[in-house]
Amino acid sequence: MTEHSDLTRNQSLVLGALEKAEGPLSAYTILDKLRDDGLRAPLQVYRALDKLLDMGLAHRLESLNAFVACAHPHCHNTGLIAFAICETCGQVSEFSDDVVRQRLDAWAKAEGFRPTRTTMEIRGQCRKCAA
Amino acid sequence: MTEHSDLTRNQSLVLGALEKAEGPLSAYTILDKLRDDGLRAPLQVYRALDKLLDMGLAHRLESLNAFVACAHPHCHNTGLIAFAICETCGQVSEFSDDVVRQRLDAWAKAEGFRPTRTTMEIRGQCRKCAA
DNA sequence: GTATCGAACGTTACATCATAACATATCTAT
DNA sequence: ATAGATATGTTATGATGTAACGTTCGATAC
Ligand SMILES: [Zn+2]
Ligand SMILES: [Zn+2]
Ligand SMILES: [Zn+2]
Ligand SMILES: [Zn+2]
Repeated sequence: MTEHSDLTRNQSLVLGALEKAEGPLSAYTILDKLRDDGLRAPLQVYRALDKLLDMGLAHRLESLNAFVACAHPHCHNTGLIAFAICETCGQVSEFSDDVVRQRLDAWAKAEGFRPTRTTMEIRGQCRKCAA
Repeated sequence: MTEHSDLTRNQSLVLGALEKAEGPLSAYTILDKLRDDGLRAPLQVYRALDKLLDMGLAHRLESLNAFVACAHPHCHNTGLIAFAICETCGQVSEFSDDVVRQRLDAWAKAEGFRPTRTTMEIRGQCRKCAA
């Protein structure tokens, strides 16, 4: 468990819930887990998530409408991040590949496209679940 | 405009709406465009979309909760597809890169991960809008 | 200290996206 | 004709996300 000293109470609660979880959580699932801590409305969760995403402490999985704590919260890997999502057990692996980043950068440059953020999600089965 | 001879009426209508559109459309926007053709309920659109996605004639943009007609409906590029989405004008470019596909395959093989489908979406500004 | 400003918070109501469940219709092959 | 599979139509509901409002809190300036 990481420190989060500079986080607000709600941000801390939300990040804590994500870190404690086995896999990705929807905003409403997070809310349910934090009712006992005083959270009552979706916006409280969404606002905290927005900040956590900005800070790189959490990520949004677009193909699941769900969120995970960053697996590498200390090394702020600013480059492109990829996620492998097991559809059986829900486990998420976060990784990055420099060659992939370079290829996408090259495509963007050739097209004159200015990327702001990129999402990359591989759905499938992890080693355990494929066995 | 492509032929779609083997499509059902609803599938044909939905694909037509996507092809006519400048950019990605949400399911409900498609529904609104097809009210005059007799469509009344979201499920009619979602069911048609499911088939079109299966056939590779349309794609879902996860980061937008929206859909586009395939830009290459004839060459069924079975490999990984990437999308560049302009956040200013909404234009979507569909492309693929063999090196990227190979790198992801290599990662998956090394991890023992069995991919079923991959989404890759670059958000940013197209050349025109960046000028 | 207290005035001021901006960020975070709390709450209600609402908007948007997607599916469950069930009844009909249509198409295809025997 | 009949049986099975696929597509359709309809209602209701679930799941996800935001607008708009006012309040509270914490830092800086005077
Ligand atoms: Zn991360
Ligand atoms: Zn698994
Ligand atoms: Zn395509
Ligand atoms: Zn543009």
